[in-house]
Amino acid sequence: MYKLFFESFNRKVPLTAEEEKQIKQYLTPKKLRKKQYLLQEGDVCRSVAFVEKGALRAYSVDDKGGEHIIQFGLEGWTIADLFSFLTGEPATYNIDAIEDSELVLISKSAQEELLQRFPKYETFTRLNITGAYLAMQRRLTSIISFTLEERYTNFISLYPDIAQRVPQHMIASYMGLTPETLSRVRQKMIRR
Amino acid sequence: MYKLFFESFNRKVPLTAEEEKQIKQYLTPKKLRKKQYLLQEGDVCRSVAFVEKGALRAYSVDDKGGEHIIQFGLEGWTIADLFSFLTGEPATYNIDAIEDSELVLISKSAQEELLQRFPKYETFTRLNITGAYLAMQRRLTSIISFTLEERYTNFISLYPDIAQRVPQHMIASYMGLTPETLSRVRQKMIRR
DNA sequence: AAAATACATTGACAAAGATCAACAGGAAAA
DNA sequence: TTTTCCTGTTGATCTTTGTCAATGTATTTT
Repeated sequence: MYKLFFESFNRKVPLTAEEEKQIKQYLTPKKLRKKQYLLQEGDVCRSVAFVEKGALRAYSVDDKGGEHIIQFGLEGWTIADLFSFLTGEPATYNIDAIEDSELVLISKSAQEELLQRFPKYETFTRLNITGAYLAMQRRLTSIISFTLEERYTNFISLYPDIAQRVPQHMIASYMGLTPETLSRVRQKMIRR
Repeated sequence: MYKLFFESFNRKVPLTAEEEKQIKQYLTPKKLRKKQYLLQEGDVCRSVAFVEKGALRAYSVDDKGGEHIIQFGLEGWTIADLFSFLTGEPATYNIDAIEDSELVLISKSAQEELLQRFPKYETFTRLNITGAYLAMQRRLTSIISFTLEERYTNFISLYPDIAQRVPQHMIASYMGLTPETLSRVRQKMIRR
């Protein structure tokens, strides 16, 4: 239990056995079946989820019912509506499972105590959010600077695992495209 | 000196006079004239800059010479090529001054010592990067979900100060558009 | 096994945005 | 002052992407 979570933690900030044992008490495991919601728009996001196994997506829904994926969460990543989690405002994103998944939940109160009690946890959190920031900046740069084909190639080589496990229309959504357009980009690339 | 920096710091994490005095020793002031570079693509980003006064932009340049603004930095914001700063790899962004500016620089070694010596500095850093992450996520959501007009309106109401002080073609670049397209969006909005 | 659903592809057409070129006003530089 | 450069606008046209509809296939559900 919590295997990947502590692997990831120790890689960033090494823990003693005792620390690990104490931190464990703040964690809650959760399993999610494919298509189940972890969070629905309008609800308050009460915990951050570390993905031990499986795949999730966070997305918003526009007036016309269109879904826009803001983030994927595969093994080793953290997923949440961070703004809602931090402020207590209603969530603007939905989060659901693309595959059967196993999560480690950290509630708001757990997060607060962990930050207070364990300086190493604050470092872990800081490094995580920094990594997430850099990943998102790369994505944004890609969007405003490159052609579709470059962006898609980029995505594939950066996240081959996502490309393989997730349906293409979701990748289109993540890229801000219609499924048809992505399909055509791929055809063009294959014909070479 | 460093007035805004410590205001911002104290708002997030209150400091004693003694702490403030000690932290000051790690900071370096720098003035930049309009159009001067703080960082050029290919160089290593050796410090993070807090903007005390003025306005800067971080941008990448594509093969055809097109500029793509990834971030503005006005008073109270921090600007850097964070990836380059953290890894020591050559920077992929340029940073220059849009107006005459005054900065507070924190070098890599200063950053490391501050993080080690002052838990409050780590908290400050964590809160800063979290804020930057949330701002970027809002921007990304806007890009993949909304129409141009919605995005522009959104931008204006979120950053009225940027909209006023920065030339429109830079805002177009920030939005991933040509100046002509942004001009047309504005005309359409004015005619109502 | 049959039916229903989800997924990817293709075509025809419409809409959005980019490109190229010209022009005008204002600020900065000479 | 005169000149140059920077900025924003507009028009005409081209390219890219979206929309709508149809189709085939795989996957899930019953």
